[in-house]
Amino acid sequence: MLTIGKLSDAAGVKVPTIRYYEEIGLLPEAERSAGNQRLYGQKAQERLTFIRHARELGFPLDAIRDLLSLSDRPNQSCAAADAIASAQLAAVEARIARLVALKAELERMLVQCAGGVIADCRVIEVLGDHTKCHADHAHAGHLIEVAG
Amino acid sequence: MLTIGKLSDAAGVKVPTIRYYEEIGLLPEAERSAGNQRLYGQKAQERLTFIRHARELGFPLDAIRDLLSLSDRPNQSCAAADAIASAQLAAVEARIARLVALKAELERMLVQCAGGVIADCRVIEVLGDHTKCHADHAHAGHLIEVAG
DNA sequence: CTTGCACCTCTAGTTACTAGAGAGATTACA
DNA sequence: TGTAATCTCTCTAGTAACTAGAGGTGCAAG
Repeated sequence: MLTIGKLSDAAGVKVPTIRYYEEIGLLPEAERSAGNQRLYGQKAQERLTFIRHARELGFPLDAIRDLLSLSDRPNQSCAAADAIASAQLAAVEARIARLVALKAELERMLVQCAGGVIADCRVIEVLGDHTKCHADHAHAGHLIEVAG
Repeated sequence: MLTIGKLSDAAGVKVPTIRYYEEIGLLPEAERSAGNQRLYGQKAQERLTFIRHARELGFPLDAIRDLLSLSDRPNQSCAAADAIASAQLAAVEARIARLVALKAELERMLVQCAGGVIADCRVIEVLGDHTKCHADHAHAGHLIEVAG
């Protein structure tokens, strides 16, 4: 049986994060020692490793919750898991496209800002000038998250 | 003078977001009409457009705050703005690399998950199997944000 | 046996917003 | 001019996915 710190090292997930996962029900409530400390076995470690891998692949916790409940019923069709992963793939592709455009714009800004004074700085100008705006107003995005 | 809704349309930033930006000091406190409604002029619109573009390029609000304070003092060297943009470019490149690897992994999972049963599902298996773990434990990333 | 690290719970903070309630302001049309 | 529809106002609370800190207890090594 591992204490939370050992589990943390073994799975590569920080201690407070493990407690947080328990709190939101991603991990079951841990057994406790006589002194009220959490104790974990093999299964908990596997489940946590699963979660970490999925997080690293950018799956949101809700999707992970779904995947975990799927893996608890291994005789069903793979289709649901496939759908979750496909959705994730699409999201990742969209993010990549967005970031590549973004990179080009930043490079353009930097090339044109060659040691001048702020009044002439393209970094400031590109961001402020509406006529150089290529973005889609109507669908201006809100923020998403991604494993870094 | 624009009311907040017109400004929202003009700049492509939602009304509550504009109020939020005012609250956190990214936008100055707006003038008010006799009936206490916010009124905005050309300058506010430019500033908000600047903020939107910077957000779309992935700058966090803190960096935008810095950029704005730079653009408020236009006779200084461009170096600081350049540094912010450079840092941002490096971050973007790192995110792209990360996402491309991630995409490959997701595609691999999906190709191998061809309509079977969950017990054989690569999506589940890859996430759960530690031996297939390529990630760097020690530096397992926390989450960052990115304009979507 | 005591020192010191690991663990406990709890609250609050983070980022960048979004949603909703309940009330007042403005505008458009009849 | 009236009134209905649409803004706008403030305020609180919620979102994701944690992180940080306070104040207190357990446990293992020297």
